[in-house]
Amino acid sequence: MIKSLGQKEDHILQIAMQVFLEKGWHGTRMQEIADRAGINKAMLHYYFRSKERLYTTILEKLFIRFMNSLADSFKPGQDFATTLRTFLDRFHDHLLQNPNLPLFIVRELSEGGKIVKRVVEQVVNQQGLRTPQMMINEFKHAQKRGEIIPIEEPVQFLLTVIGACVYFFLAKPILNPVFPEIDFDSPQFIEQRKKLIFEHLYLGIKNREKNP
Amino acid sequence: MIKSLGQKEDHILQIAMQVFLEKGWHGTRMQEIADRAGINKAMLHYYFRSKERLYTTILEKLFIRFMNSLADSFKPGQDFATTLRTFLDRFHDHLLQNPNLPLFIVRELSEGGKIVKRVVEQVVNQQGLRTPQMMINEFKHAQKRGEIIPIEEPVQFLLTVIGACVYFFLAKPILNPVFPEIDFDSPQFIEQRKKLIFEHLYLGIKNREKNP
DNA sequence: GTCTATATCCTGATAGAC
DNA sequence: GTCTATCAGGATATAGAC
Repeated sequence: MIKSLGQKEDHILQIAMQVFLEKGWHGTRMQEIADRAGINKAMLHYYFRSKERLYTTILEKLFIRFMNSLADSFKPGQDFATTLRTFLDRFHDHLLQNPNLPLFIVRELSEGGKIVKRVVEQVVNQQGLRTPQMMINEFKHAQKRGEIIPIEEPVQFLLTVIGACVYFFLAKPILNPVFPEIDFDSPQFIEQRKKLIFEHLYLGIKNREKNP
Repeated sequence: MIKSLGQKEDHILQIAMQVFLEKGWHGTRMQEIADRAGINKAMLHYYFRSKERLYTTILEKLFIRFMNSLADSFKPGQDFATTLRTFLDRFHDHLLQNPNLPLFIVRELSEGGKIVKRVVEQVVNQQGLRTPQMMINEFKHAQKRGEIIPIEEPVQFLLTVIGACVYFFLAKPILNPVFPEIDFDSPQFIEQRKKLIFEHLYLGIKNREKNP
């Protein structure tokens, strides 16, 4: 499925990616992609048969790119604290550069997610979708080394970490009316977020000195 | 805005809510609502002027209902551990009974979220949207009492908690291909999830005995 | 490969008779 | 209040000339 594309196809794909990320599936008009790419609708259909094919191609690219950018977090011989910090760092930085990616993926899911499911299954089958499994493995090793306490189900922890990262980007549009005193777009907030997710999840919030 | 509705209006509203939750704004057809409600499109427009009015009404109902179901978690004189546990419990139970709610809201956001934003702002202005603020207050009190350690920014913790809760329901459709060995639909998994979110966030995962 | 013009379909909304 | 028939607009996709 991953074939090298001509220059022009690639250019269109970049444009289309931007539009889809901004407007989503339904919000995106083939006309707008054509306009922004400096061609017309007919050409768009000439290169990519249909809107769905175009969308699927883009989804696949975005997903794999994201997974790869996370995969760097895992380095052998690294303690789990560092791995977790790096993971949080990468995750937030990637989403900062692709702010609409979470909404984009989730919307797909909400519409039945047929395309996303197909892409995920395909990616899983192709490259084994190593990223989540790598995280789980790191987790088990850290447990054996005694760095962290035993956990019933590592997947639960992973879900919590990812949720903590993703939710902020999903909810950002409605956070301002709820907490008007906070500037959610400031780099400081994001840096604080990386730090505090780590601290809360790794160290907990309980005061162990006063309440043993 | 919240007025008592006739029997028929209410029935239509129930049906429309189901359809919107399933299909989202763009996916929903007025025709389908009419069909399922046993009336025709003209009547639908007769009762509710437009698709947008119908949608807004429903969104408002869903949002307020959810907030109220969470508000019960906060009881004066309760320690923060109990408050957090209750909150996690209520949150998961509500989403179990309304599995499409997270995807529904997020999809709205992903499509520009103009209506969601308006509804949130309206609800905030009307009843002050106490729920998030109550959580923040509980947090500050627990800090003063010494139950938990000082936190730079309580909102960050709240975002992490909510993210940990919501993400699971959002991602469920793609979790199976990634972790085929786990049954994400079992009640046990949800109960485990409530418990472990609490433990990880409240107590942390670091082994303090071996790594002081 | 490129473009114009158009086919085809679908949807929200309404007019108007009963 | 209820229904049928229809309008008006917008979207994807393609036919066909160059």
